[in-house]
Amino acid sequence: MDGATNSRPRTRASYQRLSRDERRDQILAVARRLFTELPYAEVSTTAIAREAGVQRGLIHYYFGTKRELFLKVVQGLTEFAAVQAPPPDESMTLPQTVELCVDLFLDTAEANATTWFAALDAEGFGQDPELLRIVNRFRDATVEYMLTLLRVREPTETLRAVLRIYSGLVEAATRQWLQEKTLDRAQTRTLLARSLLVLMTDIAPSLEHG
Amino acid sequence: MDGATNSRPRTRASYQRLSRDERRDQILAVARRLFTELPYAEVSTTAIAREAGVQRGLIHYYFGTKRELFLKVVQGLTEFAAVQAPPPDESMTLPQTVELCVDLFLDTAEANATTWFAALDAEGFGQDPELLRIVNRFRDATVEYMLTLLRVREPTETLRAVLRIYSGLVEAATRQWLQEKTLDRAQTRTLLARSLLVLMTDIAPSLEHG
DNA sequence: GGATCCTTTTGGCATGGCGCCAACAAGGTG
DNA sequence: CACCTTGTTGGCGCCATGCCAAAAGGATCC
Repeated sequence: MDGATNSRPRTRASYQRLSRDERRDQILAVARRLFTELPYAEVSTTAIAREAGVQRGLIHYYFGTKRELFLKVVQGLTEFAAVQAPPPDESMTLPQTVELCVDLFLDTAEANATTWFAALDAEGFGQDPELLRIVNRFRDATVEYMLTLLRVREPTETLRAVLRIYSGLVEAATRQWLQEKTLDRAQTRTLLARSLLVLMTDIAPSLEHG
Repeated sequence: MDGATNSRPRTRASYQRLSRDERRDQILAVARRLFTELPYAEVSTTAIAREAGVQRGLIHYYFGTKRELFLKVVQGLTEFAAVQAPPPDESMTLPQTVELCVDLFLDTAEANATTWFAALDAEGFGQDPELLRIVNRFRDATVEYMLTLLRVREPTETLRAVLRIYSGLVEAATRQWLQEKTLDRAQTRTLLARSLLVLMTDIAPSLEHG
């Protein structure tokens, strides 16, 4: 391989050494920004390294491969975008709880619009099983959270399925509101609240049979 | 490499010459199969060429770039998966029409499950504007088709938005039915039919104001 | 204050994919 | 049978990624 391996000076490298966590977080932050701005393929590890003021090999040292780094980013996004849990209130009526629930969705979506859609968009990224697992875990967590908030005693698998479907409705509605701007927040709120109410009180029970 | 570059006969290339359309369609067929089986990044032009029994450069000759080939594939998928239009029937009641509409969705989805999800999954592929345009055109066509089938005289923009959202519900429901298998066809049908009915007769009108 | 050691960080090699293009050959046309 | 069109090949150059051995921070110990 390279003839004069031993004679090469290999000097002049002035850099600052950081703790494992610091460097990790720093790279992760840069990667998060780039991955939410551009499609996966257009974000090169070279670009991430450059913006982090670091050599490309370091990314491999911390995250292994580019895909693994991407997965870490997506995981972070889903955790970040997860709805913050307020205490369940026993005195509220179902319609009230539903509206509260919807408001939480809308608040979260509005506050983290970019992040929110970046995480959702990541899903279609192919038939990547690992990525699918992450996004599904996020969906399931949301469903479980809805179940506690709505104080459902013993949720059936059917009800869970209905709520997962509903989360697809939430996603689509949020898109129309924040991205296409064909609905305003009040309209989106009404649509989502009434839909959820109908789904839970009316449609879901009618699906329960044999 | 063979040392005598210039003396190289450059012969022995026995191939069959096809017409433009034939070759195009052949490559497209292979690409469609591979792109629906694997994520974009894992399908190399080399693989496509190999399976098509053709040299890699030919792909560029016909389609320009890999991305353009992919877009052609997705476009083909959306056209193929488009719901076939039956004649609108003036004598049907709204609930009947709604059920017919839902059945059409389910038939299409069931018949082309792989294709269907491959097309939908392609969406998230990043913030690719071109790809977004193709998928949106598909969605809009579906919405327009629903409008004629449901015999809506003068659709408002709000109603269109609601139907676009509904198509998100269809997508999510189809996933639960065909991929996760947490619902059967009858349940999915009921859910989608009743949801569409409520959305159109009840919820959408209530969103129309100032 | 200097030697030692552990871990971070670098820099470069190798591989493979993609875009491109000039040369080549199939197969029809005069 | 030469000729011409154009489908087709084969290879060059570039860039991105994975990987790894060597080098440099910087804490610790004497």
